[in-house]
Amino acid sequence: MLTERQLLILKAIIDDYITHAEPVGSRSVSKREDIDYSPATIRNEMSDLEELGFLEKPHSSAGRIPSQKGYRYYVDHLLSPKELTSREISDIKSVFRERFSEIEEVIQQSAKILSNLTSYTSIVLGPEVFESTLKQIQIVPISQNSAVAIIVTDTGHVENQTVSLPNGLDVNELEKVVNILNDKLKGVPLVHLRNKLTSEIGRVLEKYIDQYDSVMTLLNQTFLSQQNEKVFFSGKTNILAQPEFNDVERVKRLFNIFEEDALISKLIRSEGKGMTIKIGQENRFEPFDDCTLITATYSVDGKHMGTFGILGPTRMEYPRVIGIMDYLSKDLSKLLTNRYQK
Amino acid sequence: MLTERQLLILKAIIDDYITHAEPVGSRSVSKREDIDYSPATIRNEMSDLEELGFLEKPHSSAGRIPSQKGYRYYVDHLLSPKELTSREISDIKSVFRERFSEIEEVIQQSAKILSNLTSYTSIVLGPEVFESTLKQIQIVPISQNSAVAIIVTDTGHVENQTVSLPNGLDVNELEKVVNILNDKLKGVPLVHLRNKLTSEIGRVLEKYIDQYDSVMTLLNQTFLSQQNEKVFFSGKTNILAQPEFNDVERVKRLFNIFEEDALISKLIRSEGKGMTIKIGQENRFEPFDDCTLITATYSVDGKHMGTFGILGPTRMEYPRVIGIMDYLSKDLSKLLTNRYQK
DNA sequence: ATTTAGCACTCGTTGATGAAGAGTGCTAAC
DNA sequence: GTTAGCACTCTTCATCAACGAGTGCTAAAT
Repeated sequence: MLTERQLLILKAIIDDYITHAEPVGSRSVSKREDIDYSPATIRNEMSDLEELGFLEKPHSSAGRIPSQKGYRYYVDHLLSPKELTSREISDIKSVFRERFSEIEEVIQQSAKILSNLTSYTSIVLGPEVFESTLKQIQIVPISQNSAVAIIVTDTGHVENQTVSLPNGLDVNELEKVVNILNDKLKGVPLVHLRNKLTSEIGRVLEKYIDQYDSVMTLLNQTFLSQQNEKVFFSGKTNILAQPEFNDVERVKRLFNIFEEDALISKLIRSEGKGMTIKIGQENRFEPFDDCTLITATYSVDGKHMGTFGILGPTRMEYPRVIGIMDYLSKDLSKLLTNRYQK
Repeated sequence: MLTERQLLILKAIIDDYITHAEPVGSRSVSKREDIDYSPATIRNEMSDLEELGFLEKPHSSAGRIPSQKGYRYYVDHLLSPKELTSREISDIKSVFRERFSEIEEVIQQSAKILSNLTSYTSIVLGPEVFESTLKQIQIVPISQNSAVAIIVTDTGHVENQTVSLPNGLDVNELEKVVNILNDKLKGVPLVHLRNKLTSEIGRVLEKYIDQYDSVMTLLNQTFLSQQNEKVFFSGKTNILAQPEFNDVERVKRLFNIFEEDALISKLIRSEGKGMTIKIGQENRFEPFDDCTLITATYSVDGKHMGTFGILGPTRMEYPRVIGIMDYLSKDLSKLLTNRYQK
């Protein structure tokens, strides 16, 4: 295990590197107020810490920088989340005080404030629809042969989809269908809609509806509904201010990834509740090898709803960011619960 | 006016610079097959063209590059749109052959194909809602005190908005309101909804509805509907492949602008129909001083619906891009008209 | 009157060289 | 166990010269 002094020095180095982004030398460590050893002593300890894998050298005559293992240790044992300043708290509050017309808007605003406060890039996944249940379904004919199908969930989420209408379908017939659907499907989780359609509703419709086959095709179209969550970014360019991204090639690679919503969604989606911190290669995704991704979740009424994350360099202001993420996670959940609880 | 030979040389230089992105020297011009003069002659002409403002020199011992005026002349007089290759046409066709569930999806796909074909960044404005008319309005209660208001337009566009319900509003009452609205407002252009509400509907509601005041507040909320068009990007990073963006500062500035949807929307929105080409400072927007923005429009049934654009360096492959934009504009309009005509 | 060959000149690019500075690692002294 | 001292390493930065691409001008050729 590490000695008390090693811990002190490791923390000092990481803190310093996090703020200055430059390799830390023995002299500057020994000059810190809380450290009372000569550069030579520090050098010896640094050498040991390097051997243990917590530090590394960019080249032989530079100072040390934290290794991935170093950051991991720092996050797990050394750091304590920083309390938010009253300014930060009031920033968050003031954003949430605005009126929002849609749940997605709240999500987007959260992403924005997160990126503003942290100066990194924030990524927020829209509410995961599949846990919500059907509130109402509506089919509005638009033209001779097309209609818009609208699905409203209990969380106020609205999905809509243009579908093509079977030739010569009677409007009254359509209305009957919609009524039956609303009757039978209210309260059913969205994921089960298709199952339910084939297993139960099919038989009922058969009895009442003339154009059974074409209506079923129509409904299948409707419920094929793409389950893809929306991905919201904010502060994409924030991360460019970090010196580690002073290279166009790097920027290009990163921004290319930003355009792949499905990929991002998969990377961000956290396994469970609470906060996840993935440092460098822990992301198991090569372009993020020198990024840290911190994710947290938000919920409504204790029910998991979605995930939001912060992407920055591994050299991230962990204490502050973790503090903010924690606060925002709770605050956002509170806001949403207030709004959408049953 | 320019002599025949000057035109030939100007075109040669611009063509060369567009493809190679490097100042063009007299020797390389004179080596072209269609030009049969010695470097010295070319040099004299180049000197004249520079004096006339069509060319400029990065520094005294480099070749010439086109000036903004040069590009403008090229676009107006020298260039002929390039026919699409059969490969390009089939690419477009194959994308449009897919099934789309929403009009927005078609728009997004168009943006994607546009950026893919051109290797620049494409920007597409979603359909301009305010010209469409109301097809149906729906208010679905979600919880004790909130509901989702849904507006469907004749073009199949769906807008939804969470509104807070007045305390103790009766569900039947609400239904009555919705029925009246649908009765009175069907076919009214979205822009006029609010007017109509205060001018006519108010009086009608007063007669039938108990909680007149609170219902009016609710409806006002609903129709406050943000008219902001959606902005879709595709291939944001394409433009980074251009050598003129080999500088992180530049990239940062550009991508910052990309995050400002409202700004982009204002820049892109074209004044009228047809194609607009804005070269460099013609954009009247400093960060675009060395970009060219080409916009075209799409329509349904001849009615203007929206705008799409391509952003690239002033050194843009004009003939090809113009050809593609023209084709896509027509094809997209045809597709949408097929789908949403009355 | 054009066109072109020839040549001096300009200016950015590249690569080599060396001094400066930051930091290490080792040894020996405290 | 701690620290002072010092040689050594490696990057950074500025300087300098050689190189080459390209121009502009003059004078000769067509």
